[in-house]
Amino acid sequence: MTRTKIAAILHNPTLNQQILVKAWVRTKRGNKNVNFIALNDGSTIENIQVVAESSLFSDESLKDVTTGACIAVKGTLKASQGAGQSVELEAESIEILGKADPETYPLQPKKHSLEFLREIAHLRPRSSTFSAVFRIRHQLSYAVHTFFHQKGFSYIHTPIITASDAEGAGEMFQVTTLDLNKIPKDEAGKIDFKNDFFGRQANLTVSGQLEGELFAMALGEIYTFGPTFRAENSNTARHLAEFWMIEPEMAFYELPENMALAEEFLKYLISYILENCKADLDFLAKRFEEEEKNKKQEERAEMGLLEKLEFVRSNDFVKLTYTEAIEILKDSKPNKKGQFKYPIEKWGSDLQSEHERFLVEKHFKKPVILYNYPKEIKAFYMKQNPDNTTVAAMDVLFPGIGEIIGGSQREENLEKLSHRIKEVGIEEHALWWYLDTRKFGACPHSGFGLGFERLMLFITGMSNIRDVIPFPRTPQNADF
RNA sequence: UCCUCCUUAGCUCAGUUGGUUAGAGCACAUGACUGUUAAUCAUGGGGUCCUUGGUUCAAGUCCAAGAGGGGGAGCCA
Repeated sequence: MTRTKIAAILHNPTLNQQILVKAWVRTKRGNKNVNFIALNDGSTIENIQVVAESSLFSDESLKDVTTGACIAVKGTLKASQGAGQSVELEAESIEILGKADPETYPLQPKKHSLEFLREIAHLRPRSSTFSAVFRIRHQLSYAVHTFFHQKGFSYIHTPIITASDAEGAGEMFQVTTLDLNKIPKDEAGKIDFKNDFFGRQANLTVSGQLEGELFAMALGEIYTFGPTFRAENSNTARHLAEFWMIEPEMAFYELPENMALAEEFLKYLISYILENCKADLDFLAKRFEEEEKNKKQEERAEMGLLEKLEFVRSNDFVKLTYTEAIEILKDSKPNKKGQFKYPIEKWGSDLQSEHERFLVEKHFKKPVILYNYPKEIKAFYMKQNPDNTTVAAMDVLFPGIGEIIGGSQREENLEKLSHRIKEVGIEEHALWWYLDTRKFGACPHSGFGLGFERLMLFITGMSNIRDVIPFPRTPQNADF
C-alpha cells in the first residue's frame, strides 16, 4: 500500500477509504478508552488526527508513540466526531518507524523561543513556524524562476569561486589549498600563490553581477540566483555571511525600465505567495499578530501581515531622487527637532537607516525607490549622469527591512568607466574581461540585486534573517 | 566592530535590602478519567544559579574579566 500525503488527504478527503499515512507525532493525548495522535508529515502546516481505540491498541503498544517519533498508520478516513477537525484517521495498525525518547527530544508541544530553536537548527524544521517558513521559501524560489522564465530571461550559473579581487562589494572569504601552517613566501616576503590550487589568489563570490553583465551582452536578458558570501563582521538581524541573491541583468534597459522591472518583480513574488501559500501565510500572520501584542504600542506595526502584503502588491512604489529625499528629510519634523542621530545638513552624505525608515515608514508609508545618488557613495560601475555628480543608481526600500534591492544602470562608456576605475583605485588590468564588453559592442544596460532572505523576512513577517535560511552562517557561527 | 540589555530545572521565567534546605508553569514518570484539541486532575523525580577570580562571617544576589545570546548602530542584499 502506498502512503498518502496529509496535504492530499485534507484537501481532497474521500471518506471510508483505507489509507496509509507516514508522519511524525506532534502530540498524543487521550483517556482509558481512546487515544488521539496529532500527525504531521510536512506536506502541509495542518495535522491529521489519528484515533486509536483502546480496544485495538493497548497502552503498552502506544508507549513509543511520543512527540517527535515517526510512525506509519494504516486506517480508515472518517468524518470526525470532535470539533477541531472535519476528518480523522481511525487507526487499524500502527508501526513505529523511529522512536524519539521523550526525556531527551528537545521539541515540546508548546511555544519555543526562536533563539532556542536556532540552537537546534537540525530539528527546528519540525516546528510549525519553521515548516511554514521553509515551504514558503521553496515556493518563493520557484516563483523567481517562473517570473524570469515567462519573460524570456536565461538563468545563468555564475561562478562561486572567483579570482577577481576587484569587485569591491565587501570583505571576501579566501579559498585556498595552501598549508596554512607553512605558507609559501616569495623573495619580497609576500604570499606566493603560484602553488595554490588556481595559481593565484581566489575568493568566494560577493556578487555575480560582473559575470552576469557578460551574458546580458550575449543573451540579452539574464538572471543569476545563487549563494553569495560576505566576510563582513556584521551582527544584525538583516545580515548573513552566506546568503542567496537574485541578480537580473538586462541589455537595452535604462534606469526607468530597471526600476519598473524591480517593482513588477517584487509584486509578482508577493502575489504568488499570497495565492499559493495561503495556509502557511495564515499561520504566520497569526503568529505575527501575537508577536505584535507583546510590543509597546508605539512599536506596533500598523498593518497585519496579510494586509501589508496586499497593500504592497496593489500600490505603486514611490519613486524619488536622492536630491528630493534630502529636501524632504531636511524639512522633516525629526530633523528640525534634532531627533535624528545624524542630522541632515548637506547634499552628498549617505542616508542612514533612520532616514530611510522615516521616508518609508513615516512619510510615505509605502515602498520607496530612491534613485540618482551622489557618485561618491556608490560603486564604480554605475552609469554617470550628465550632471557629472550623480549616478543612475536605485535602492528599493521596504518598511521594516530597509534596502531590499540595490541596482543601477551600468556605465557602458569605456573612457568614463576606466576613468572611474582609476579614480576609486582599482587595478584596471584585473578587470580586462569586464572592460572588453565596453570595447566590443557596448550598449546601455541595467540590473539589480535582490536579497532573497530579506524578501523572505518581509513575506513571512519573521524578524531575524537567521530564521528564514535553513542553516544560517554568521560571525562565530557555522554549526550544523 | 561600537552601544545596550540578558544568562537560574529539558523549555519559559520568578527569586525582595546579600542571610536557613533556590521556586512556579510547561515538559517528563506514575496513577485517575467514556471523544481529546498545547486535554484535564493528583502524586513524584529533576539544579555546575554561564565560567573564572575577587569583596564579605555569609554571594543566585555586589565587583572585575571572559564566553554565549537578544535589541539597536555601522557595512550592505
